[in-house]
Amino acid sequence: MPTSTVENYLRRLYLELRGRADPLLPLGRLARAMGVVPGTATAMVKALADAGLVQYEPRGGVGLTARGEQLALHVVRRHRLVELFLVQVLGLDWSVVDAEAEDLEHAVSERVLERIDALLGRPKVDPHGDPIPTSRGQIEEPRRISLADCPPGRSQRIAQVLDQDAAFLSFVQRQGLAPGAIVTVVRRQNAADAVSVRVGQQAPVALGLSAAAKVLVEPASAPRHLTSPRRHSERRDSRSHTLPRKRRPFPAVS
Amino acid sequence: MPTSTVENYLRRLYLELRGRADPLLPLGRLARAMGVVPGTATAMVKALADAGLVQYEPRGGVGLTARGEQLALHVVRRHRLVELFLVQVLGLDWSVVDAEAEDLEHAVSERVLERIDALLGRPKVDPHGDPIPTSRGQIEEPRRISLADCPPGRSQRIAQVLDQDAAFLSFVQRQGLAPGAIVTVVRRQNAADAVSVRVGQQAPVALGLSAAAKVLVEPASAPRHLTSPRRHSERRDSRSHTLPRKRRPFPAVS
DNA sequence: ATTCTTATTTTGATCCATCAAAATACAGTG
DNA sequence: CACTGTATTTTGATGGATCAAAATAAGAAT
Ligand SMILES: [Mn+2]
Ligand SMILES: [Mn+2]
Ligand SMILES: [Mn+2]
Ligand SMILES: [Mn+2]
Repeated sequence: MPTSTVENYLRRLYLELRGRADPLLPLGRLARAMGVVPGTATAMVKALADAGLVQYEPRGGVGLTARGEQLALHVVRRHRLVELFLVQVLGLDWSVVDAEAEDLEHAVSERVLERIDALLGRPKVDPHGDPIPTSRGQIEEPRRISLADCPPGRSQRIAQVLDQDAAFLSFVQRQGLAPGAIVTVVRRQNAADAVSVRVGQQAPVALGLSAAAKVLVEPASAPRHLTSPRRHSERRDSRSHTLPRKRRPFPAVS
Repeated sequence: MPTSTVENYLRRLYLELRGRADPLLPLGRLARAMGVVPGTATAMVKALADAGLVQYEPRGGVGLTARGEQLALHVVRRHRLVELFLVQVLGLDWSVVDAEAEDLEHAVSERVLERIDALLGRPKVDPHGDPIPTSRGQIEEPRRISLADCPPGRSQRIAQVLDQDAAFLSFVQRQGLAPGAIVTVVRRQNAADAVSVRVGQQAPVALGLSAAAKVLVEPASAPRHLTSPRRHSERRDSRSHTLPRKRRPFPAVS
């Protein structure tokens, strides 16, 4: 019974609150993230506060209550399972699935979600390496370091990409930096605000620090199955911008 | 940019207009079909008329314009492709997919729809045997006779079931009368307002005329591929209420 | 032709989500 | 401390979708 607007605000709030110290988000931030004028966010947040979903500190900011966070996590679960489904079953590119899931996340029922989850084999992470909350609303966000502050020389596996922007994701994929890829930071050039990353045998790629900060890694020795989807794990030939599918669910002509 | 309410009204209108002589539907009928009070339907229909999607005869009824019908057919296409997808890929029961598709039909993009269509092999009919409009909004509704006015003795194939009610569909399926099944009308008992239908070796099933009228058939000699989905074509063992899937898209644990 | 009955339309409200623009609080800065 | 710039909240309005209840049109019945 929560409207899809409510679901959107809660999910966004959850996302914006991740990765900042303060548990209160300034309303201006929320408004910009939601693409509405500030007054709209204020009105909405008041309504959410009345519904017991957020805690609202006028002039201070907004945070999630326990109930609000639960709801948010269920929406996040739907969003991420749908994303993975779109990539893995329908073969969409990972750069577009966030946008597609924005609507679908409000339309998939519990029943359909359960089937999707089963079909995908109860996955733990979405195509971007983001963890998928359980059906009871639990999530563990592993805290990882990014390519921006990762020690040079050691072999790392890309685990997670924090930006859903299509252009950025396409770029990341073209450079072979999708989750599962094994890379090594060659060196940091603080003066240039950049890092050099080597992936496979190619010449190193230069990444600005702000871009590098959005690509999270883990030691290449860490267990793989818990973290990144298999699909991303091997390097591709590949200037195709569609991720390769191992097998189609069934032949195109059946 | 049509809102999902507009899409719902147009699809419903299309559905209600099928199978009646008059091309104008009384607003009361539309209101009841939409589950709103009559005044709401009047207001909405006026808005649709202003948008050039329907033709409104005050006190006479409402019909679709060419543009309105085009839009309706695209919604119907989404609805039916989604239904088939839910049955065939996610393994949902055909008795629930209409309700599920009610929301999803507004959330699937052109892109996703195209993938679904391809994955299903450009199907011609949905799980209920209803024809799926093409992506350019064309549909051919074969006019068929029902079990209610079907000559006794001849072998018939079930092609289409006109009622989306879950209880009715479950019943139909339990009796082995799903699309694809081969049946014979044993006799009509006009006094009892009923027909007896034999399916396979079992004892004949009695169907009231109003129920029988909702089950459309075609001569068992007619080409099968154009009409009914393969899945329904063979009899099942089967007290499972989930339709069997030939193969899962991929193993549950992959 | 008058009256009754029923379908339809009108009218007046409400709820949700949004915007534009005016008002206000706050955090510095001079 | 008064001043100014920015973030936030208020206020007033709008569009979409709905309902309840009153008004009205048409058809059927007397
Ligand atoms: Mn959304
Ligand atoms: Mn994601
Ligand atoms: Mn719908
Ligand atoms: Mn159907």
